[in-house]
Amino acid sequence: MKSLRQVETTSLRERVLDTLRKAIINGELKPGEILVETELAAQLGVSRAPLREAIRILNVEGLLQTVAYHGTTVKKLSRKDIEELYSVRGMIEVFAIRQIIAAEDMDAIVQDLRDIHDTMMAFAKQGSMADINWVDRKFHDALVKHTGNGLLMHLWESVSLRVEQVMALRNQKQGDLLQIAFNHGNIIDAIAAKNTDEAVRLIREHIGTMGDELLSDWHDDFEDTQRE
Amino acid sequence: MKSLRQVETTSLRERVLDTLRKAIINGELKPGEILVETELAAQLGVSRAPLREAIRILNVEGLLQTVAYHGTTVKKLSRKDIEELYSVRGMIEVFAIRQIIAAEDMDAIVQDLRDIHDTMMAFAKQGSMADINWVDRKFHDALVKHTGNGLLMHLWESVSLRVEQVMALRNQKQGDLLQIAFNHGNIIDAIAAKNTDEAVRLIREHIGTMGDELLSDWHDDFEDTQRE
DNA sequence: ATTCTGTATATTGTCGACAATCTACAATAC
DNA sequence: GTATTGTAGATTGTCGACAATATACAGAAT
Repeated sequence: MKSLRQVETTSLRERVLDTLRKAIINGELKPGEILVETELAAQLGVSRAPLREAIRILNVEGLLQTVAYHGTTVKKLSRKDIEELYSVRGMIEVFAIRQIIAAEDMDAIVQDLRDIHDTMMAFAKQGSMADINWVDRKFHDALVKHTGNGLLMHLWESVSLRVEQVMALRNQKQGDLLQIAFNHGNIIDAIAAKNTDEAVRLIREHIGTMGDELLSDWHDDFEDTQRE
Repeated sequence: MKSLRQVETTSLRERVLDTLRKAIINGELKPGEILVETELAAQLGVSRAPLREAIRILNVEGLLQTVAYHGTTVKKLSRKDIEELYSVRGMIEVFAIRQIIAAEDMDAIVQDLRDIHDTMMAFAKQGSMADINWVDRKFHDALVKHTGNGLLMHLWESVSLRVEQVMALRNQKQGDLLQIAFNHGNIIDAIAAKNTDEAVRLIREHIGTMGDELLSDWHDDFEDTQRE
């Protein structure tokens, strides 16, 4: 039998979920923005039931914030949130690198990372920011994936989602296009040499730099002012 | 005005969520068990809407697994899942200890940990397993809380939930009641002495031991056999 | 004027009914 | 007998309507 592509049968909940998640990560839905269920459901062309289920999921993922009978808003991002985000991100990636260096099939992993890095260098020379960001994400995803730890990957998804959101919200000043790529190269080399300390130092520096840069030009529009 | 306790007004969703979560963690709902929405809703005395929202949340938390039009089951736990769990747990706690040692108010934190430890020693002498487990959890919670990192705490909740579940499912052989408590004492001492390497070594050993012990008498009833 | 009370409106929370889909098994064709 | 097709029952997915609650503002009491 000829194999045809399966017809699309994902539930409305899943489709709504994807739509909203993407919108939040894009920055299309901005932090603090209020989501009214009836409006949103009408706009998406679905009833409130699947929409609400999607909202509950985004709540756990930390992208939305709901207060009973008060409403749902896109979660605001304070400077502290960003610091925490990059701190946790560092923790996960350092852990991943340690695992990779200890792995038996390290060589194969390094090769995969190099392939990604090559792609990135190609994009870097062209200078397309969107593509660079995409490959950058692929690189960091790969680090985590190669641990083979499903639970870690699950946590990483939730974290990298927010990283992407933050990246989309900042003023995209693209000064150091190539710098990121070069960093990756050095990190791979340190891994290949099984130089744990150096690899950890480099990844910490790499992530720390990005976090600091992000914080430096963070304007307060997105801050979470509701503190008691 | 006299301050009275607020009347309970949590949503059905939240109450159902708590009920189910506790049942899963207790081991009352066993891995692999099938949850039928209509039955469960009737049993809990609510409609399917809030129940389904609770299920979606437990799905993201990794305690339930739902396949469209097929049903929801309590997530099974393979040996690999447990290994991953304890691996991630170690990552988080090592990170927390590093942060605590670097913290400015380290002394206050150490004092808090010592208080918890004292409580534990008291229980240990009486020999009540349930209480020991409770304080043990408090200790590890405290380690994470004292980082002051909200995102980390969020991830920790999801992880410690599963730890609790695994603990409840195993054959509760209570050989080394006091050993756990003594371990905590040593860890606190290493933190107080700002001896990072030693503290990290001890916590890794502590967690690793518990994980290994768990795996040693893990019977396959709870394994996830659905692999393709 | 100020404070309290009540009402109107908007929004979220919950419900029961219906639609879509899956599984199992019976019926049919060869 | 085997393979395909059709049907029945069970279960999840979705919908529209109603209930519960919060906010804002008008009106009354002091």
